[in-house]
Formats: sequence, C-alpha cells, structure tokens
Amino acid sequence: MKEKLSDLLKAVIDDLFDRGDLIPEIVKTKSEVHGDWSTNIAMILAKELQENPKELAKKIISSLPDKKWIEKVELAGPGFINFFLTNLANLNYLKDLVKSEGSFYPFQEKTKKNILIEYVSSNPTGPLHVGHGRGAALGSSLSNLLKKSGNDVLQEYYVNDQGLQTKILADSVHKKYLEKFKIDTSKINDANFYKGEYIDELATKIKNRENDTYIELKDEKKFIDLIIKEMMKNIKMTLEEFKVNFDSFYSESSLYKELGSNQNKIQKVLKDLEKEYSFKNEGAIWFKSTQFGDDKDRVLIRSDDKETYFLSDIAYHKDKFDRGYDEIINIWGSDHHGYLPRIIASIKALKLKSEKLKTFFIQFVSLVKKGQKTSMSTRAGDFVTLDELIEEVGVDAARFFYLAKKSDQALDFDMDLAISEDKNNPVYYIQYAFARICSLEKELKERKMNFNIKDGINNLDLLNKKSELEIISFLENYKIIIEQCNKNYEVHPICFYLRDLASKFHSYYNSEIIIDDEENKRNAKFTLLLAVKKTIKSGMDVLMIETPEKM
RNA sequence: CUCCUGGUAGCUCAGCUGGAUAGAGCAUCUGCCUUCUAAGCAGAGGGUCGCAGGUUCGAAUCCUGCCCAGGAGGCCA
Repeated sequence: MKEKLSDLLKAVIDDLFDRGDLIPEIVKTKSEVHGDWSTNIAMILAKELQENPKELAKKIISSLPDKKWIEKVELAGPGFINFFLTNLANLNYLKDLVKSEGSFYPFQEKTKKNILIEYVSSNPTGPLHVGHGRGAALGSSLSNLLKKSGNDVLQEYYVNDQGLQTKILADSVHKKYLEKFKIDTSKINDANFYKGEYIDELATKIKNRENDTYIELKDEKKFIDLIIKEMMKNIKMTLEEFKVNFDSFYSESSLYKELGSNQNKIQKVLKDLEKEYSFKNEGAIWFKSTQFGDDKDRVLIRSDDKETYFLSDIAYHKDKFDRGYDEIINIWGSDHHGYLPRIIASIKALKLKSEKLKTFFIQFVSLVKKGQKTSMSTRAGDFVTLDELIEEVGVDAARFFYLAKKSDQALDFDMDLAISEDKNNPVYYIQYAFARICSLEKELKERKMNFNIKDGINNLDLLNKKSELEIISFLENYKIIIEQCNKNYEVHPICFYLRDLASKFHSYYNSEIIIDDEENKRNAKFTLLLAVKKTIKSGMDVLMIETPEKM
C-alpha cells in the first residue's frame, strides 16, 4: 500500500514541480483521525520552494487522480496530507499474508548482498559468559534477518588461538595436570593463571585420556592446540544449545601459516603497510595510524620481534576484504570501541573500502535477581556462564531478554521476570497468544467445524469492529518494522512489535467469541487469526524463539 | 585530562534518519471466570523527555555548553 501511494505521489510531484527525484515519505498514522497513511511532503517542498505548505498540499491533493481504493484525502495541521483508504484496500495486505504458502516473511532486498558477519569471537580461554550471550543472540538473529531478506550471509567466529593468553591458559591447565600426578608445582608462578573450575576439569580429562604423555612438554604447541580444541568444543556445545550456528571458525594461527615464497598473511600485510605508513622506534615497528584519524600511532612488531594482536587483526580484516564481501559486519563488546579507529586506519592504509565495514557494539550485561544486581565475579551462586543462564531461564527467555533491548545500551537482565510464567514475562505472553490461536483451531475441529480459508477471505469485510480493523491495520506494521530492522541492522523492534500484536490479539479474544455460530463470520475471524499466527511465527523465527502450540 | 555510550512515568525500557495530543510493560488502584486456555481482559491515576542556550513553520529527536552514570584510553588480547 505504501508503495502504491508513494508512486502516486511521486508522479504528481514530478508533474507539478518537476521533482521526480524526490521520494515522498509515507508513514502509517498513529491515530485514525489522521487517516491510514500520511505524508509531510508538502512541508518538505515548502522549505525548498519558499512557499506556503498548506497551499502546496492543496495543489497536490487536487492533482491526485481519483482511485477507487482511496476514500478521501485530507489536508491537516500545518500541511500534512492524510489518506483515508477504503476498508477493502486495507484488506489487501492481510489477503496476501494469508495466501502465502508456508512460512511468511514480508520483505526482500532489491539487490542481494554478500555479507560476512563476525560475532562472539570470545577468547577460548574460558567458557562463554552472560556477556557473550548477548552478542551470540544478536549476531545469530541479525544474520537470520539479513538472510531471510534475501542476502547471502556467512557467520564467522574468530578464534584467538595464538599469543600470550593461550600460553597462559595452557600453563594453567598443565599445572593442574601435573598435580594429578602428585608432582610438586609449588615453584610455578601462577599469579596470572586462569583459575576457574573448568581448568581442573580439563586437566582431569586430559589425564584420563592421554595419561602421562604431557608431563614433560616436549611439544608445547601440540599441548596448546589440544587445550584450545577442548575449550572450543565446549564453546561450540553452548552455542549450539543457544541456537547459534556458525558457518566458519577462523583461526588466528592460520594467518601465520606459510603461503609459499616464505611469507604468511601477516608478513604480507606488514610489508604492504611498511611501504608508506610505518616507522621504527625503540626497537619496535609502528603503524602511522594517526595519518588516518587514529589518536596515536600503534605498534605492529614489538621490540622483542613478536607480532602484536593488532597486526594479526589487520591481516584478518584484510583477509575478510579479500574474500570479496559486499558488507563486513563486526559485532564487538563495547569495551573495544577504542580499538575501531586503528582498524579503520589500517583498512584505509591498505586502500580497501572502509565503508564496507560496519561495526556494532554491545554494551554490558548485568544480572538482576530479587532486585539485586549480581556481580560478574565467579563467586558461588552467581550465574556467570551462559550455560548456567540457559539452565536457569531457558533458551527462549534468554534469547528474548537479550534481544528486547537496543544493543548499544547496557542491559539489566531480570532473572526473576525471565523465569516467571505469566503475562509479566513478554516471552510467555507472546507464546501464549500463539498457543491460544492453535488451541482455537483445535477446538474448532473438536466441534466438527472446519475452517474454510477461501470463504474467510471472501468475507473479510464482515470484520468491521474497531478491534478487528485495528488488528488488520497493525498486521501491516510488521512489514514496516522488518524493513526498518534491515536498514538499521537491529532486531529489538521485532520484540516490541510482537508484544503489541499479542496484546491486541488477547484483547480481541476476550471481547469476541471467535468460534462464531455464523459460518461466514467464523471463517473470516479465523482468517484474521491465521494472519496473526503467521506473523507471530515469522517474528519469532527471526529471533529464533520457539512457538509451542500448546502451553 | 581526552574519547565513546547513555540520562524519557515510581521501576524496566520504546520512540531519536525533525512532524500532529510523548508511548508500552511492570508496580499501584477499580472491575471481569456457569462462556473458545483468567498463563488472560477492561478501566484509572502517573511526565519540567538531565539542565541551559541555539537552528526552524515545528525539537524528546539536530547543534553547542554544562551536570550525572557507565565504559575506553598498553610494545595485553
């Protein structure tokens, strides 16, 4: 409908003002006194043409061709043009929705994009915690959204299996491992070792499986690889449980592999940068990132000749660009925001198109229980790992609560609310709406009545109560929300929309007998409910949250 | 000190790419189950959109300054 109105207006504006390039903004009205759709185009033009907006609006309105689907057009307020459509026209969206085969999704991108999205990428030095969960939920749902909209999406996890932290991890496990053989480890300085229970568990596991093979570390690299592999195994299990499916795990250490001609991806990128944008100072090699807007220059090779994490990350980003994506999305924890300028600087220095890179930041998560924020420390009783959170509140609630808030805002995760099984909990509230519709369909069958969609579609005009017209109109908002989400790379509006839709349904359910004695009306009502059901399913599918048929 | 995020109802948050009377939910108060799931619904009260300026026909939304909260500023990752 929006498109039809937009085309209509565009033609008129081109005619009157020779401004066919102007795309009029058409919005759904908030109040019915303003009609169904509205545009502020007259006020926009007024500014440009230095004319009275009301006069312009009048001119536009009188030039609009008569259409049978438009009931009336009104000039309102300072120059709004409000469109009132016929009830029949307002049913078009609903009809298309109901007729759609299988699952429903209202939006397709005009030009398909090839997108790489990287998220979670937590260091394999510990299990995923509740902070990672937020990135996991957002990244997977966003990927899903973009995919459904017709893009090719590759989801990638960057594994930091290289460098100091991995060595500390391996040493931490090794110490515990030695202790299993009653070997004296008191001389080992474990001040910065990882301490969690998982370290001990891993040591036990390795002892049980490999026996005393690693008491003497002849091949440290092999031991580190083994540890990382085990850590990643657990992380992958958690992700799978959380419905997060990566297409690719990109290992940092693979960047160090020789490509032939005695060079790896890191050395190659270093060479590129050294040509113009590097200098030596105090034994280290620096990148002149200040030339590209960074606050200070950054070290690429430390004075002990080791590569910095930054350098390998440049190589990683270069590789992402080389793989030929139209868009490269990073979802990072907000504590990395200061890191972005130097990455952008490196991309520019390598003469790559930095606009392709979109980085989104996720703010911190704190858990709230009985009104108290629980600290993120590993103290007993605190829920710190994602596994524990899932066990406590379930996958559905966890995903919803993560997703229901703008990601660049700090999240207070209300555990008690997430567990509650009543209308206070939006997840249950939405799922309950879906289950209620399913239950009605079941009840209909039990009463030996069947639902005839064709008949329902033909009798939709019988739905003329205020509550019915409101739902019919609101269904179309879903399409607008989905479009907006694609444009802004966000999913939280879907959560809010689904809650509102569920609310409108529950209200309708309470005010109307759905299983109407009158057959035509009954079919029309069930057609409307089918549309609600399909829309809830569609939204929940994007979020990857279950919609049980019975609760 | 510099740079990011944010500050909207008692609480948790939408709205922020400028538009019509600022929206939800929770909590509070009042009603609704012999009727398709009360895991629900209807109604009421509740606001200097942090503060002060500016831009304009119009500002919660954009700009500037200030206040408050959280975060970031390693040859760590």
